[in-house]
Amino acid sequence: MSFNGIPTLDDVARRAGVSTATVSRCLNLPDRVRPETRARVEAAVAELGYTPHFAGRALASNRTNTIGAVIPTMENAIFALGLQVLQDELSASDVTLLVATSHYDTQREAHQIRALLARGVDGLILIGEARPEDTYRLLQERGIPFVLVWSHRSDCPHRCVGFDNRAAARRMAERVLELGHRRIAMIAGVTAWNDRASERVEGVREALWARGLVLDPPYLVETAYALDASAEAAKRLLALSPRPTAIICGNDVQAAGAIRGTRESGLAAPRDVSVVGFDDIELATVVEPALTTVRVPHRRMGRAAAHLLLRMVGSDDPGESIAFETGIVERASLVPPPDMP
Amino acid sequence: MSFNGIPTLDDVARRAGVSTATVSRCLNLPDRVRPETRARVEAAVAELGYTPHFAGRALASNRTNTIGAVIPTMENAIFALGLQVLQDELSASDVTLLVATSHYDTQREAHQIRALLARGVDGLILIGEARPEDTYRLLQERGIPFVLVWSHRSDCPHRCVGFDNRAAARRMAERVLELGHRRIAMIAGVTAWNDRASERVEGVREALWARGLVLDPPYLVETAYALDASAEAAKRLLALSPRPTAIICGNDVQAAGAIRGTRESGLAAPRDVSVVGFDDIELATVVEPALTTVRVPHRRMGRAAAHLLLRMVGSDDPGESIAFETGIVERASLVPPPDMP
DNA sequence: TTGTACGCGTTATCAG
DNA sequence: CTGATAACGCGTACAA
Repeated sequence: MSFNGIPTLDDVARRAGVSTATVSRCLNLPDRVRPETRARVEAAVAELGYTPHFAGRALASNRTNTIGAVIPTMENAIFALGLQVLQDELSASDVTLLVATSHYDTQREAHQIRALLARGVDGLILIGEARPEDTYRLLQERGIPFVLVWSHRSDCPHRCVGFDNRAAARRMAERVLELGHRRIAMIAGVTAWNDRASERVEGVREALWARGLVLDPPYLVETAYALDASAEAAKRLLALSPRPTAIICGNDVQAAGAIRGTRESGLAAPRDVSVVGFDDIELATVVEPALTTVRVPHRRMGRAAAHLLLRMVGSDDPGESIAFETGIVERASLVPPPDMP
Repeated sequence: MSFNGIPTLDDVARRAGVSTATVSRCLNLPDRVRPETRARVEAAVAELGYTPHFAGRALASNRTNTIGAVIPTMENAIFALGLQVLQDELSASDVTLLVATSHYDTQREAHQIRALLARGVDGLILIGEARPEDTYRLLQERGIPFVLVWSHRSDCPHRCVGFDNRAAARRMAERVLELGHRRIAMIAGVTAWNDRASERVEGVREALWARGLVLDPPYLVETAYALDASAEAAKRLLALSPRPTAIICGNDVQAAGAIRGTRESGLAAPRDVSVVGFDDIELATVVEPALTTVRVPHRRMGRAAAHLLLRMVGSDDPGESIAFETGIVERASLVPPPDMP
């Protein structure tokens, strides 16, 4: 027994009366060892309470059974949830998820990726597509497989598992137009280096444009994905003249903020102004009025991403991108515009 | 350059014309090396884009600069947020947070702890105090420091950073009684192996008892910390006769569920029934009516836990527990009981 | 101040 | 099917 009390391969080998090589085989290629000896080894393992030493194993095998993920922040429920799904899926294959956060900053994202690589992750999950070419180059050089989640363009050069943010936003805007809204504002996420945010803006812009309308400041405002920031933005929007009859938001958190903002403006949603969101997180069902929003199959996306990446690691399978469909879930926050005075 | 293109200590040493030992020292004990040579080494490091190999370092130093955390689930915003706080705090000290989830199951928690230990975490953060003695024994044997968050009892034998859940719940119940409520129900979390949940029940029980009231089934119900489950529970509670005039919930998610349940029962909160929560997450401010709830200093708790654990790892400093105070934040969901018919 | 050399726990190659 | 034994990348006594 090694001096610090934690048993090593060697201890097990000695105890079972075999070589360390055999013990190692028992753990990794059980079929390549005679059942008899295997039993002896397994007994020794159990008696000693032996657990393989991660660093030793990683060093020798150049594999960690770990995949890394860099997400913007766990404070957004949609990502926290996504992590949980990923983790559950991966742990079923006995691989560990190592999480880092970028706070929506590509610099920090690059840094975190480097950190994860240094820790020897076998693969990487990243959010969205927009990041400096350097980052992609780094990944390519190291030859480590990665998959992009939450975005999907048919001509994306990387493996991605997501949906068409632009189309989804366009359809939502079309629905808003369909109900008769013409003075439409948008509270968007920060679009710099965030293709989900910018694509959603473009989608709305396209839908309006098709009706001869434009989406521009001051009716288009970018804020952090935070309740308060969005509430403030909504108040500014509602103070505009003419006042918008509908506010399309970059996600559900912003939509919840917008609803609070309208209340704080002395108005009521959806009577005075309709509000729509994006993502369909639980929050959307809990605010008053409940949010009409874009439903994203985030659980299926997470599972698919995990499986794809698992397939790619430790094989030269390049994998293939997967596109998901989104839908609109109609609740109470979107209604036809009020009659004009 | 090692064959796979990723540079090693050796490559840097060769490039700088020094030994690997010197390079290693430059990285770990920069003062123990002459500025001149250090400059050469640092240059070589930069040119090669060298990053220390995690497993190699861990194996040699028997340290990983990693601390592990096992939480129930990231789906509960309060834990996701706590993780973010922990991570931010730890990464400032250049240590990585490795997260595992137990899904509120002590078996799985023990398993995850073992996994984290196998990965060589330098310390551990665990939620709450209730777990099998075996688990504590394992930790003790391995001599790895750990701190318990979210619970604090003055006679807890372990290092903990939290608050008195029972007292907090008692005060909330007292407040409810103060307003005149007498028919009080509770939707609690699952209390098995969850001291936060059970202490909160006990706190409410004590407050009622002091007024000659009892808290028992069917007026006391346990559910998962989930919206739907809690909504269903609320409906059952509101179908009881006599109907409770207040429902005290185990956390804010349950309270939000209870509010939905009362709405689905054709009743309105707080007019027909008051509802109070626990935790004060953002959700509490967003539901209608906004929740009167127990404010928990979770950010400060997270920071304090990180610092305490950091202090404990790699030293024989036993650390000291920290108790935080909670408060009640009054919003709209708690009012005096309706006049009796 | 710097270099040499060994060990950390495991896997993998190659004989037997 | 099993056993020696050489890596794996780094830290650190110890020596110079």
